[in-house]
Amino acid sequence: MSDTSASSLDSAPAPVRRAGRRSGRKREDVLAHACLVIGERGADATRFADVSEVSGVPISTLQYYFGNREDLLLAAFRYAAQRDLDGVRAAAAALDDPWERVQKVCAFVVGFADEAAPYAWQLWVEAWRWAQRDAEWRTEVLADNAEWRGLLAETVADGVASGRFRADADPGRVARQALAMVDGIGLPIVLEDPAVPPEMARELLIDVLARLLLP
Amino acid sequence: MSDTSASSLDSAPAPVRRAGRRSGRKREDVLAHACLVIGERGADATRFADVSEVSGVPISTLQYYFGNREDLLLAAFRYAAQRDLDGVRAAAAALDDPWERVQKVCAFVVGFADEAAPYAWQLWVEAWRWAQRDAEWRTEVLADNAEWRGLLAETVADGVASGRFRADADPGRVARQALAMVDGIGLPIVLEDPAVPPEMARELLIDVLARLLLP
Amino acid sequence: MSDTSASSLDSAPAPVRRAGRRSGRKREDVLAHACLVIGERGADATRFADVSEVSGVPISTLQYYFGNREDLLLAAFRYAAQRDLDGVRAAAAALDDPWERVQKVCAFVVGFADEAAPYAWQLWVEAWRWAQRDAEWRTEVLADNAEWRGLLAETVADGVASGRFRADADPGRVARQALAMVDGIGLPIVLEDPAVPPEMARELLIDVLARLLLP
Amino acid sequence: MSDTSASSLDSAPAPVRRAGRRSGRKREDVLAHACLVIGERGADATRFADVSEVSGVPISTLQYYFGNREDLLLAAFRYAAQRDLDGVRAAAAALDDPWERVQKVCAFVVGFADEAAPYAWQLWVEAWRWAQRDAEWRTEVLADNAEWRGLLAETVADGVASGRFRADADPGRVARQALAMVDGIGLPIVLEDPAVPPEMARELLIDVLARLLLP
DNA sequence: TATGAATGAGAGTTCATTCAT
DNA sequence: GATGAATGAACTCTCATTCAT
Repeated sequence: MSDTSASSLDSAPAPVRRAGRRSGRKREDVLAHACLVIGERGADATRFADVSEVSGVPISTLQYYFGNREDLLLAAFRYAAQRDLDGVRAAAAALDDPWERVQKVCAFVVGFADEAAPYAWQLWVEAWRWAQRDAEWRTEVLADNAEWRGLLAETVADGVASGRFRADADPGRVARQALAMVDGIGLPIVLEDPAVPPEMARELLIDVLARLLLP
Repeated sequence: MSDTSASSLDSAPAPVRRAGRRSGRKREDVLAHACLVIGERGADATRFADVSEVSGVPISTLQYYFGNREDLLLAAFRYAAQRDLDGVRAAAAALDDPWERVQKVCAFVVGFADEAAPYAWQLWVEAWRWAQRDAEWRTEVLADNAEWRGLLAETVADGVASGRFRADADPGRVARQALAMVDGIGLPIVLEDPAVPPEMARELLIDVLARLLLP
Repeated sequence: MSDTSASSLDSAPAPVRRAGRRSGRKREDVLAHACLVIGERGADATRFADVSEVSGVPISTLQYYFGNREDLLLAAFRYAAQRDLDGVRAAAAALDDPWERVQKVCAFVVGFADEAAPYAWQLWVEAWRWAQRDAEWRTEVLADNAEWRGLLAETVADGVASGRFRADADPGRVARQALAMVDGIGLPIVLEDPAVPPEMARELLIDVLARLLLP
Repeated sequence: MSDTSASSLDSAPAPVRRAGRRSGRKREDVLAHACLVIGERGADATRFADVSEVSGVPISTLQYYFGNREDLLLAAFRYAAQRDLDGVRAAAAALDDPWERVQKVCAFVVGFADEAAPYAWQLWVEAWRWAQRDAEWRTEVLADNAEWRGLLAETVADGVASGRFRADADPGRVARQALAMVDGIGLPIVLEDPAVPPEMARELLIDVLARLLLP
């Protein structure tokens, strides 16, 4: 309806709910289920009906929680990204040797499919795809990338300081290179390319890291 | 080394309509336009109506040409993949020095956005996404990856033979590592991550290649 | 989806179809049926499902014809308005005496409910309501009012010229006053107010017209 | 003469919750806000959410106060109708001359948009629309019409008795005619028809009243 | 060979309403 | 008395696809 009289009542296009949305204890549970569906079907093909069926929560309740489909998808990605970061941080914190820590971080990624984080790689590919076209996704993905880069850079700096790594290794540079290798080597894994089986992928990745870091 | 196989996974009996039903200039023209739309909107969001509007070809004619939506999308990807390979092969053939050739191949990729191939990276991300869930796409993407790997391996082998590269460089291994770096470094580019601007991406990539190849 | 890259393809928000819409022989038939539903239920309460059921045309076909619900409603009003005008013009053209013609035009309106034009008054009330808030409806209603005013003014001018009406009757003024009386006296009719039965309404209307026009 | 009857048509057994469930200041406040929304958006488009937002009262509290949506709308109309009547009665009571009083009553209506009663005309059009299809609304509207008619008839009778008006003016007839003119001339005003600006509308109205009443 | 007309399936979204607190 | 949480029902709209020409 094209209003002729744009008056005081039309003020805001109703941003109404935002960000935090409704609380709800089930919210987290729903997100975990949503991640499964997204990983399985892809984000574009993820319907309210799918998430509803898998999580057992009625469609209208999902909308009540998340507002709309896009926001549900984004919330699911945020949830998964945080979960993965928490996981890798915990795994890394347990190791003292920087070289082992770097390997752990990267290997964690390579092994994602089989470990705690189901569909982590699939979610990443979805995120890359959406981030190209949606500002909110892009912000989220870039921030997450920065976290991973920071995690790697910190470890590299530790190793340089302790003399475990080459003195000329620039933490920022190496972190960027390592992250690129991680992302790039992840592709054949997620595609299950028989030319690059997971074990080989891991070994090729470590080899590059060694050339970048070890004396 | 570069295997095009893995076709055993294909569920569909592959009706052998390779190369598309119709040939002719119009068909190619439509595919070029379709690539633009896919790059812009994403494959999932690409409707017959979009391609029709951009190409000026009626919807039902598109269907007459390509069958259904998925087949149109796949045809578009095939078209783009072939176009890109042709482009990079031509660019590489003009260079004698293997090191320059390797750099050219990789830099070509990094510079995609600004060069002849519009939306090449966007199409790649789409392809990765679909290849995870669709056997036909997967076959196509793996085959294409194999082509790129072959191209790189060949160049590496040349360089090793001519002594330009380290004698211990294994063409197959290095090709896999280089391709991973290329794909991985492409992500910040396509996402326009301010933390990794194109020039830096290119330099980081070359640096890794140098460590892998140069004596 | 909030696009980050607003590029060439997004050009138009797709006005796609407009005005004339699809042809279709059934279009007119559908509109007649739609008028019945609107008169019965009111425009706001008129759903695609209602018009579909009454007309026997599938919902998606209605949308194919008219684009969306609002445009269907507007098309229905246009159709009815034209039909009513045609009817009253034909009825008036058959009469020579301006006074009889004025009475006929007004009486036609008062008698609407029972005559050829079903729900004409109900449609008018709907139109008034929508015209307050929708620019397109407003334009339509004002134009239609102008037609009625013109019809009355013309007749008044005739009567003044022929000496049948008072010489000091200003066609434009009287037309406006007559139209107001017609609209105002129509309300108790459409509401079936027992305090103003149709016959009384008609007589009260003619009385005012006589005072305005007759010598 | 002014009948409030016609209640025999009421389908519902009328649960006698006249005057609303809750009284108190808050309830009145909500109704005033609801009138604004109805005038702005139209009754059909008035949602609980709108009234809630404008009045600051939670949706479920609105429902607690008024039951369901239709009852809220009707209560709002009742509130507005009473408010308008009170206003015009007060304005008229201050005048002695019947002719001035008649003019005041009618001019009050014509000038509604700018005076104390916001959206009064818009609410009337809404009421007409609903009264056609809902027995409760119809009763309400007819009763209100009767009040206005009574107010006018009374004034006319005064003027006849005092000799200010023509001796042959029948209060009941003239009241009906005047009310019709008022309603009819209100339409171009509420639609802001440039062909009948408010000042002209008022003058045309007074002219007709003069012909009906003045000697 | 090419295309307009027509239609069914499916999805998102809105909104009143019920329920528990 | 008052309010947040949750949910089912209904509706519009998009889109691929089929059919007839």
